[in-house]
Amino acid sequence: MTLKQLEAFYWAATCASFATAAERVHLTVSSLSKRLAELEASIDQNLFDRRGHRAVLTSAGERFLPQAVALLQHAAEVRQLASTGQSNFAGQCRLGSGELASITWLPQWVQSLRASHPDLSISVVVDIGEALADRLEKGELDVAVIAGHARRPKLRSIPLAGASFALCAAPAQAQRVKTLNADSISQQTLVCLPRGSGVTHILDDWLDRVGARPRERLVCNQWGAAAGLVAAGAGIGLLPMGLAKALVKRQQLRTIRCPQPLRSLEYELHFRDEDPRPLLAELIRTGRDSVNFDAPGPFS
Amino acid sequence: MTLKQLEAFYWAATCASFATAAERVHLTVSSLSKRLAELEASIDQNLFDRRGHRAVLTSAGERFLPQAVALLQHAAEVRQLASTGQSNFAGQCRLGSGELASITWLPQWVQSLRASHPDLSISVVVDIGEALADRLEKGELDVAVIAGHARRPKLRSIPLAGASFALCAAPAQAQRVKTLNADSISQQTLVCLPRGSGVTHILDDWLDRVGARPRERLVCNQWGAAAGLVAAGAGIGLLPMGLAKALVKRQQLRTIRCPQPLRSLEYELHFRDEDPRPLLAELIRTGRDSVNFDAPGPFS
DNA sequence: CACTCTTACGGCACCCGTAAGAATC
DNA sequence: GATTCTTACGGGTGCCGTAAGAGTG
Repeated sequence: MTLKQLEAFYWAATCASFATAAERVHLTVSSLSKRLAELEASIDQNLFDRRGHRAVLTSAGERFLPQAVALLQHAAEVRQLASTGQSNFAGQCRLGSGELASITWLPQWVQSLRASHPDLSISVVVDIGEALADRLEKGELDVAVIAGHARRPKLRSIPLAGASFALCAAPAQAQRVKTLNADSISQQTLVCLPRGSGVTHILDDWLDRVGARPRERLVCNQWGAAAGLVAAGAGIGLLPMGLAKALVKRQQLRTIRCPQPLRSLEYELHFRDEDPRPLLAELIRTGRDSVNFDAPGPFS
Repeated sequence: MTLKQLEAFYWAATCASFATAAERVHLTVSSLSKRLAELEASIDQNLFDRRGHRAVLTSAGERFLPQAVALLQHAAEVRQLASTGQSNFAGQCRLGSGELASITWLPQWVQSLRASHPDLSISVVVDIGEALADRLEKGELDVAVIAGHARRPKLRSIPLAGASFALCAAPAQAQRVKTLNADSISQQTLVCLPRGSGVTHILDDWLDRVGARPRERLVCNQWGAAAGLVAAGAGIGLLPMGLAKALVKRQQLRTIRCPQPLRSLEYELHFRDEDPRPLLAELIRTGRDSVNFDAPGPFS
């Protein structure tokens, strides 16, 4: 039994396929397969049931997985405590992120990661929450910044921060709509993100509380474009605070006072349950340090 | 960092020399040296100070050792829990034993070990307690049956059982000495083991309590020979219970009643502190099951 | 037929052992 | 000089990747 075998087993057991797992341990599928077979031989147990189309954990494998994870974690601790210098992580690190994070604080996070871990090759995937969760589950991502708490059994999440939003409009329109209420809203177009997005939930929640229904919704799946639409006078938009402030400063937008405050959108860092790598701990730590959804971002 | 490297480190750190350690991990000194160097490189720390004539643990090494041991133990647990069958131990196992155990229950212990672990190659070293402790400390033995508790920092011990002894004499002499008291003893020769032996302590303790001093001591460093001397009429002897009973049955000896009972000699199983191998647990378990200092042994 | 995993096989790298060297007592 | 550990080097084993095979949906 080897630590490498256990590592291979962990990924093979938790990834969508051996192909994904092989990528994580920098092996071809064939070599991974053999390594797993060697592990099975060494403990004299079938960890995978290969009769079907895809390899699936046997009951022995299910029992073995948490043990393997614990041992790998222990090994990582020992390795980390032993080495004097702050662990310089190497290898690949795949971050997932919603668009909001990607245009506010994510770039700074990536930069700080690159600075403290020069040997770490980082890649970023920006997508909607569900897609990111899928990829996390499959083993294609290490962590992802997603609104809300993890719901899937294989994933966990910890709170990062809340993102706050402001209702804005182009200066010309803002003059006409001084304060927002059910009446004034009913005459307006609302620029917002697609259904299912966390921000849209917040907006709907707010509309319910106020008891308002907008005349029309203009859906746009990108913050930059949405901000552009609002600035172009397409309607009232709910924009991230940082973005809004930046555009207000440039006099491209004006914020609209709300009688009722908007809920903030709570983002969390999602990751694979039982990921034994110390890299995860480092990502959590630095992620918490870097998080700031109200950051001005590259558009300011 | 590899489990093999950690194993090598454990033995190198706790054995008298790399040569002894190399033997334990089935390597040449040169290969062991390289493996240790690789471990040091992987955690980027000098574990050994090689300036002197012999390699000695650095402070980093001292700190690392218990961590390595813990991880090895954890790995052993995982390995054991994973494999279905009762762990069939393989490799070498070196038992140390005092003479008394060696002629009473040790043979049966070895037999039961050989039966349950056919792939285990067992060797036995019979010597006095101090020598066995030396060899344990050096890493040349796995466990040793020694009277009394472990005192050296690198060793530990757990109680096994007490050995009881009987005062005996040849039938002709026994008739003359019906019960033993200070007076009768002063006219007798006592056949006993050398000074420093645990049995001799018990005998001296008993003599003190009775307030007696024998006329003469006949020292013999082997139980078989001592029993022979007593049977030949050399004097009164303090013999192990099993041996005494066997010879009494053959009418070669008679036991002598004692007004004061003799203390029993408490034997313990000694082993290296922090030995992470599951083999040790198995030795302790089976040792406790097999122990019986009053067993008749091969001479009966 | 696309996909997933295993087997066969050639090549390279790693690791072990022998032998010689360096340093200490 | 004896002992202990390290370095140099040849040889064999093990492991990885490519390619082909087996089985499933």
